[in-house]
Amino acid sequence: MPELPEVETVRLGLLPALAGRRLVRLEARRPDLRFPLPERFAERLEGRTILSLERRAKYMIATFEGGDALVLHLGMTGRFTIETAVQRSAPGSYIYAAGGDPRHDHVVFHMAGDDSEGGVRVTYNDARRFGFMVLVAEADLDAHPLMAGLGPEPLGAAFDASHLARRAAGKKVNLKSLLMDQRIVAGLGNIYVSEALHRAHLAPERKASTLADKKDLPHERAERLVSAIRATLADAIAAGGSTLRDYRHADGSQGAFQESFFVYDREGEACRQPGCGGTIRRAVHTGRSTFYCPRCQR
DNA sequence: ATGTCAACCTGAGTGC
DNA sequence: TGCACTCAGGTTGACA
Repeated sequence: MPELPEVETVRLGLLPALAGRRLVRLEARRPDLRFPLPERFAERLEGRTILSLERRAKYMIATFEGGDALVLHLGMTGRFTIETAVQRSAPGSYIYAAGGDPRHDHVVFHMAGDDSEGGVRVTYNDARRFGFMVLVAEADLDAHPLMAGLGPEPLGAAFDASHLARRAAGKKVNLKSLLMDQRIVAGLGNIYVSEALHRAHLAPERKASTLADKKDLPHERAERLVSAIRATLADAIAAGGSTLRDYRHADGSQGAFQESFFVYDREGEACRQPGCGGTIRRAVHTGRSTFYCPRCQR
């Protein structure tokens, strides 16, 4: 499900419920998600305060007092919902439906509240269980296999046309595959790769090597692509991400960026590029759908 | 090194 | 209603 904009939206929603609060009780209702949950999961974290909740690529990282980092990945269907004590005592004020089928509520974080009675319950629900949680010593985080190979943040300063051209030079893969590779740039997925390529007017089948000139210097196409990726992600974050099928924010609300898709899931519809007049097509690369306009993407 | 495919798991949608 | 089939926002590991 979630690509960078959705993870960022979820993170912002969870921030007030988790950061600065003490984890009173941790309920793991099954032993595993995609991977086994951490050993002695509850025992190790209960009673400790979460100092911060950050994002790297599509991961959220909760840092606990004392130096442990809980790395969270939402997989395809992972989502969090938040309930406060007030909402619990006033049935109907909380939209539980947003959390999905309660059979898939796998992990519950019971957070201390601002008053003696208060408290916040943060529930992780994941029907397909492609998500996971890994506990790492904070000092080892950057070297952890999940983090070590990641490319730069697409919205950060390290991601620019020179970087992209250098990593693309000589590569035979197409642009779709290049951008899906988290080692090149971290956080894009199937939706935003299609959208960014369209915004850059670059065809998904174009060879990655054409982003670089000889001497591996960035071609103008690389500049265009970097700008398009940044703009697409920034717009998506501003819109609260995309809501497809059942993805929701932590507060149960929906994102709006799907209204702004230029190509994703629009096969057969008209290209929205002003003056283009093309028709959106769907192709399959490595088992995943790619949407593009054969007219204005070259 | 590159590229394809299957696997992980469940639910939603479609067509008969 | 039921059944069979396809597809889904991600990642990894096995192959050719």
